[in-house]
Order: sequence, then C-alpha cells, then structure tokens
Amino acid sequence: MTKNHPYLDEKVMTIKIVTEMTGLSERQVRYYEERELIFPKRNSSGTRMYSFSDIERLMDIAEKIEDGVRTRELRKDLF
Amino acid sequence: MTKNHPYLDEKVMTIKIVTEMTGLSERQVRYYEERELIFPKRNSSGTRMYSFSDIERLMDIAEKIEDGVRTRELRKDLF
DNA sequence: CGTGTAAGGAATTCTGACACG
DNA sequence: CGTGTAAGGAATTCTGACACG
Repeated sequence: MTKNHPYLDEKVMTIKIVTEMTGLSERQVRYYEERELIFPKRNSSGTRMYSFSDIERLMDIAEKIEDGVRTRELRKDLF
Repeated sequence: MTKNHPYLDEKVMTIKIVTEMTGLSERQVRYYEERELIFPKRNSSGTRMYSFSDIERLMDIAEKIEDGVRTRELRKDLF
C-alpha cells in the first residue's frame, strides 16, 4: 500500500476541503486527531494542514467507526 | 508531460499554501490568473483553490517572467 | 464515547483602487 | 507591465466548554 507518490503526503489542505472531500464534520476530523488517529501539521498560524494520505485515512477511519469499532481499537492497530 | 497522476489536478489548496510553495506573492499569483495563465477553481465562498499542477505551472511562469518574457507572450504559448 | 453547537478571537481571502513607471 | 500596499468586509479556523448518554 506504500505507493511511490510525490504529492500524497504533502500537508497542504485546510480542514474545510477535508470535510468536503470526506463528508465528515470538522468536529469528527479534529476528534480523530485528538484520539491520535491522524496527524495533521500546523502552519505558522496554527491552522491544521492535511495531505491526501490523511484524506484516505480519514475515510478508512470513518468506515470503521460506523462499523462500531472504537477509536481506542483503531489506535492500537497503528502498532 | 501528461502524467497519469491522481492528485495532480485536484484543486485543493488555498492561496496561502501556494505562496509558501512557490515563493510568489498573493499579488503575483492573482495577477497571473488575471492574465489567464492559470485557472484556479473557486469554492462556495469564492476562495481560489489550486492544484499541484497549478503550483508547477506557477513556478514555470515565474521563471519566464524573470527572464523578461511578458505575460502576453506566455498566454500565446498556451495555444 | 463520539459528535453537535454557541462563543469570541485571530488569521485568511477577496475586490477595487492608487502608486510607480 | 508587473507588483506593492492600505481598506473594509466576509468567511475560516481555533480552543475550551457544555450537552447527550
């Protein structure tokens, strides 16, 4: 799954475009970060910046959550 | 030069990240659009959204301008 | 636990214009 | 011609909190 993709990991999107692309709410996106499931960067002003990888990961997370999986469990799977 | 690249043409970045990635000023980026050299999309609020392709094109434009080429000439080369 | 919302402040973006040349 | 800037408004993002459960 590790594609050799130049722009995939560049953190260039603000949360708004992320919610539009994933269909999730800002609240959900920030919460998944709080649960350490995604790791956006912060620009000089503190605004969260996301990559296309983050978008993909968010959609994956959302699907799992819908299936009843808890964030704690998803966090574990990172290791 | 037409790479088969999934995220290359997605208009997902605001002008701020564009200026950071290209080193250009907002004024320059907007002016090149006025001269019809780049074509960002607008989100529902009117904010300009750019793609990685736009970033590459902007750097190319900037280089030409520095070399003394006029925007009028660059515009012509699009056809 | 996961998500919605109101609250207030800080940072972003936009347009049209004046400036220099 | 190409770019800087001040001006004012509109939209964005952030945090911490209360709510439900």
